[in-house]
Amino acid sequence: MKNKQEILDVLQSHFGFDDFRPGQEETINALLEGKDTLSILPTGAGKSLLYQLPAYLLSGTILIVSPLISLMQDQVDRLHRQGEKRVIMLSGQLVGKERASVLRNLKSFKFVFTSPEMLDNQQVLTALKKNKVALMVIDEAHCISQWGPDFRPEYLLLKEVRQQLGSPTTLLLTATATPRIRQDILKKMGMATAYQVIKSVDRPNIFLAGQSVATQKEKDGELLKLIQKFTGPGIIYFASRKLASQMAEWLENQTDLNVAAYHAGVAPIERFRIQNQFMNNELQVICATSAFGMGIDKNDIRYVIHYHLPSNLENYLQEIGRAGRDGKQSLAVLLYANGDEMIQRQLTSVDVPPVTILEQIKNGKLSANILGEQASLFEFYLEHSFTPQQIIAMFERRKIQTEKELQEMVAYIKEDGCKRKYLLTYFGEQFDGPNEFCCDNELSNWSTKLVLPISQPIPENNKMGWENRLKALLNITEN
DNA sequence: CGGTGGGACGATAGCGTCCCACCGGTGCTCTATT
Repeated sequence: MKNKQEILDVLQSHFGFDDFRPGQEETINALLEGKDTLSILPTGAGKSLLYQLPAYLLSGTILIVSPLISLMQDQVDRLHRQGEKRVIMLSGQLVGKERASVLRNLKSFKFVFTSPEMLDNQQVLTALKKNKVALMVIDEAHCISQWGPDFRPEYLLLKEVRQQLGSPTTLLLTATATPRIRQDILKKMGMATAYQVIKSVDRPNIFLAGQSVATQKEKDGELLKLIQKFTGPGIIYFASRKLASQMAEWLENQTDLNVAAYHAGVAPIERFRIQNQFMNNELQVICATSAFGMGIDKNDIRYVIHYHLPSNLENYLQEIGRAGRDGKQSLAVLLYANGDEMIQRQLTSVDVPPVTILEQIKNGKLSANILGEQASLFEFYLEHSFTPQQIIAMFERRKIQTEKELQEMVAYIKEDGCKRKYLLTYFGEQFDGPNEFCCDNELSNWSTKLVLPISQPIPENNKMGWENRLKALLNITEN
């Protein structure tokens, strides 16, 4: 048990802060008492401190599970800049002798960053087991619930991994989670009794607006008007790569702004360049798919416009939450044409095979290939001792849930009352009542009345350091 | 699924209507082949 002064000393000596931000102290105290903790703090609340500070008060390794290599790289760089050298990223980039050497000498690292996929590797797990894991951290923990079942199944193995590591004190971190998602995360981690630190997901400086249009052409016109008035920096989200690219080109031609597209089909080196130019205010607008966002630490994004609706309100809140981290007036606009939800329905649909087919695949009587695109996913679950019945049940439940979430997303657009109230109610919160710059229900004709601050050019010496990130990127592209 | 955009077609000189193909995201890691 650490006393308060000891904790404040570390805060001052390692991080240079005198006070905690909301939710930080409570989380850190819980962890130091050995309580498994779920912390839901809004973006910009200083989540990395939650595990970095206890690191200096606990003996043993801090194991951080992160969904993206770029996120890990950011954290590694940040720790290096803080003067902490005992940091390693265990990813696919680390191979051969180098990997073997790191795994042999894991003890010499205080912070070990890794992906869920890596933890499914027996060598890695064995090496970790030989060390004391003082704290296990799952960053972006909503991925357990959202990416696990249908996209990155290794997320569902983390429960087992944790047990194999001797059930170390565990911290689950995210910015957005409804009560239902919280329950789901805790269940999938086997941590039903975890201590919970939950702060409001509300971001009062983000004005919430919706705009219904009859046709795509009309939507394009509205979009153009918006970005001409609110010059950015801003993000426009699309549900398709192709449209993101096309609209980026169109907007670039129609305006004086610098616009680029960002999605998984863009070459890694280009993605990297675009992100840096956006960070440095050399690009004002990014036309993106959901690939853009996690780990974007830019505080003066003035608006987030959705050309298409996302698959649910959690994703919506995540995406609009990238606006206005500096606390200044910002804007979220959702454009909607009848039938837009069809795209999402198609994107999220999974064909669930009959139990008998799965049983035959399990017994080796049938090749998983007959399941088409989803083959490897079902194969994964079968190979990891999920029974066909469990798998079917999981996917059926998921299907119903996905459709329900989409309906709630559509209901948000069609909501006649206060949008913020609807959103916060969805996240299980009370709402005290709107202010003037709350949402389009409280401020009619908002697009003429709303004024957003003008972003200043980034001074040359403040531009983001990117050398390490480029190095990491070249490692990826070299193989 | 259902909207959209392009092309064909028809009846008639500048356009309406119908049909049909097309669309559609998120990332990790390992492995085999050039």
